[in-house]
Amino acid sequence: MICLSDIRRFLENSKRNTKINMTNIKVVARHCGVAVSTVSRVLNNHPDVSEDTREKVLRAVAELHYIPNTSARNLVRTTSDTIALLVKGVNNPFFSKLIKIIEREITQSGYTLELHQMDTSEDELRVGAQLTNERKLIGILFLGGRFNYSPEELSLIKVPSVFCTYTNSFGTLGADCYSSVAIDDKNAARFAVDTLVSLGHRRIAILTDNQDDHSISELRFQGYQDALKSHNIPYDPSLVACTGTFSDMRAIYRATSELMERDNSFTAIFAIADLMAVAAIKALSDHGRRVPEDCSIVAIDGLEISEYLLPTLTTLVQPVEDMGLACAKILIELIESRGTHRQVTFQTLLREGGSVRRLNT
Amino acid sequence: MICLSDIRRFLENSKRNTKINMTNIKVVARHCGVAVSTVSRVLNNHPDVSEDTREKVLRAVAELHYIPNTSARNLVRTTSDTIALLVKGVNNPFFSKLIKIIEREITQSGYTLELHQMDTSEDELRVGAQLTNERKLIGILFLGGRFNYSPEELSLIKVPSVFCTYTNSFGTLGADCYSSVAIDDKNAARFAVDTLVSLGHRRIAILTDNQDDHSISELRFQGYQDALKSHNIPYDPSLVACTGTFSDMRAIYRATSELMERDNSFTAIFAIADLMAVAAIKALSDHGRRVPEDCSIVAIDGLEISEYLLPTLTTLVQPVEDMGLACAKILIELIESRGTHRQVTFQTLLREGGSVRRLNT
DNA sequence: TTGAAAGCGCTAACAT
DNA sequence: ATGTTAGCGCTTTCAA
Repeated sequence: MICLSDIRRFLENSKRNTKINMTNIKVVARHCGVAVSTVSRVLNNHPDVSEDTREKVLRAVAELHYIPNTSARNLVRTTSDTIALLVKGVNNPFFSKLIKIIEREITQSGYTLELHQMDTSEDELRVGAQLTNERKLIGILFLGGRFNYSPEELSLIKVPSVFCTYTNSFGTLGADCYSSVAIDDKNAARFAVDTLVSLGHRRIAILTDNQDDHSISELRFQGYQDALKSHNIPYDPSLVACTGTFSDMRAIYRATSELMERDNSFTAIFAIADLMAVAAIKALSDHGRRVPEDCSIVAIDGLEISEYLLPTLTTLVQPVEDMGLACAKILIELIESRGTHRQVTFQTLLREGGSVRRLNT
Repeated sequence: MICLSDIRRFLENSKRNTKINMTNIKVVARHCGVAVSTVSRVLNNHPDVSEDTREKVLRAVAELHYIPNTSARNLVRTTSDTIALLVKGVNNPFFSKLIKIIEREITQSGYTLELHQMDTSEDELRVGAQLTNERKLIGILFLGGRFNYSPEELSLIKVPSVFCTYTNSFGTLGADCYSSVAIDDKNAARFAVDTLVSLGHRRIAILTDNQDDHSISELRFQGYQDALKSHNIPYDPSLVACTGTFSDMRAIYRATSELMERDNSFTAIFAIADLMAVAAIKALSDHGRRVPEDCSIVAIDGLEISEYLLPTLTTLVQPVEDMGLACAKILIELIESRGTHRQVTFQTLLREGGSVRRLNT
C-alpha cells in the first residue's frame, strides 16, 4: 500500500537527486543490478564475490566515473591502516627530504601515509586529535611542533605518536610517555662554536631567530653561550643578531647588516640555520667582507644546497636519513606494541666547507 | 514496553561504547541535558540558542575535550565554504611563496583554504574529484599539474578550478572551458637566450630536465631552440645537458660535468630553473671555470635565495605576487559567477645579477 | 555468493 | 528556544 509518507519521501528524494547529482554506491549498484553491499565488497577487495559480478561492478564503476566518498568510509570504519604525517610550516627546506624518507619507510611497512600541512598558527595537537577522529588514524608523526607540551595537552592524542625534529625541552612530559627524534640542539650549537674557537676565533657573533622562543632558537642560543663560557670568552650582547625569522632572507640580511654597523669586530659568525648563513654571507660581501678570508661562518642543518654554494658552507649536518628511519621505526613499534616510548637524540656531523678558516694571529 | 530488540540494541551499544571510547555529540548532549541538535546549533554558531544553554554546552565541550568529527559533518553537509589548493610535489621551492599569497587572498575573501599535498605519482584530477565529493569543495586551485588534460579528464572536476603555474599547451581543452595562470614558458626561455646572445654569446648550452616531457621542460627547450634559430645559431645537441630532475642537485651537478667533458666550447648556459643554475655554477667552479668570467649563466624562476648567492643569479623572475592574486581572483569570480574562464599569461622580469657578462671578442 | 538493513556522527528540516 | 528525527554514503553484520 502506498501511503502519504511514501509519496513525500519520493518527492524529497527526487528533489535531492536533482539538486546533488552525485554518483554514489547506490547508483552503481542499481546500474548493474546488484546490492550496495556487493559493490562495497568489490571495491574493498573482499574475496567472496564471483568473478562475473566483480567484473560487472568494476565496469559500472569505470563507466559512471564513480569515486567513493572517503568521509562516509571513514565514518563507518572503526580502524584504518593510516598514519598521518602532520607538518607544521610549509617553508622548512629541511623537511622535504625527511618527508620523502618517512613516506618510503611507512609505505614499505604496509601502512598508508597521509601528509597533512598545517598553518603555524594552528595547534598541532588539536589538529592531530581531530584528524584521528576523522580519519581513524592509527598513528601520528608530528613534524616541527612546539617544545613545551604538558601531559594534559598530550592526552588529546589517543594514538601512538612521535615528535620528529623536536624535543620536549621546555615541556613537562615524563620520559616514559612520549617519543621524539631530534638532534641535541644545544650540543650542536656548542660544537659549532667550539669549532670556530679552535680555529682561533674569539669575537664570534651569533645569527639567530630569537633568544627566548622556548624553542630551537633558544636552545641553540644557550649552546652558543655555554661554549663561550667554557672557553672563558665573555658573552657580548652586541654580537647577537636576531632575525625574527628562519626563512625571510631579506630580514636575515638586514639583521646581519645591522650587526656589522653596531659592532664589526667579530671574526666569525655562528648561524643557527644554513639559509641564515647564505643571507649573512651576502650581507658580509656587500659590506666588503669576504668569507672566509675576512669572516668565518658555521651553520647548522646540512641542506643539500649548502654543498653547492661558493664557498660551500661549513655546517653541522643533521642525519636526515637516519632520523627519518628512526621516526618511522619507533612509531611502527609503538603501533604494533613491540616498543616503548623513547627519546632518540642524533649527533650532527661536521661537514667541512669553504666558509671557515684559521684566524691569523 | 521493552522488547527483545531493545535489549539487543542496548547491549550492542554498550559493547561499542566500551570498545570505542569516543566523545561524540550525543555524549556532550547527555552531559548537559540538551538535545544533540542544540549542541550542533551551538557549535555552528546558530543564533537561536539562549545564552544560558550556549554557555552550558561550551563548558561541556571543553570539559569533555569534545572534537567534532569532520567526516560526519562533511557527509551530511551539501555545501561548504572550502576551496582546496592541491599541490603536486612537495619540493618545489617556487611554490611556498605562491601558497602564502593564495592563502591570504582566499581567506580575506571569506573562504576557507585547505592545503592538500599529493604525490607526483597521483593524478591531480582524480584527487580533486575525490576531495570535492568528500569535503564538499566549492573550488579547486591546482598547483603544478600536467600540461595535457583532455576535456573528458577535466569533466571529472565538477567545481570551478584554476590551473596555477601551468597551461594546457599539450592538451586539447577549449579556451572557454578552463582557467590558468602561468608565465609563457617558451617566450621566457627565448628571452633568456636572447639576453645571452645580445651579450655576444653564441655557444650557449642548455641545462634542462628533459627534452620532451610534454611539460615545462619541453616548452623551455623549444624556446631555447627558437631563440637560436632566430639568431641563425645552429642547434648543437652536444650542448644539451639533461638532468632528469629539477631538485636533485647531485644529478644536476653531474649533468653539467658531463656537458663540460663532452663539449667545453660553450661560453654561456641557460638553466631552465634557478636551482639548476646553482649546481651548474658549482660544477663549473670545480672544473676551473668561474662565473661570470669564464661562463655566463641565466636561469628562470627568480627564487628569493638567488638574490643572495655569490654571484647573484641573473634570472627571469616569475611575478609570484601577481600570479597568486590572479589565481585567487579568477577562481573566486568563477565561484561567484561573476567571471568566465580565461588563461592569463604573465611576463617574466629580467633580474640582472652577477652571473652574466659580455663576451670578449 | 548475494541481499537487507543497521548505524557511524552529524546537520537540518520539522515539530513543539 | 529546544527536541525529534530523517538521512548523508558507506561498511558490516546477519540472513538467505
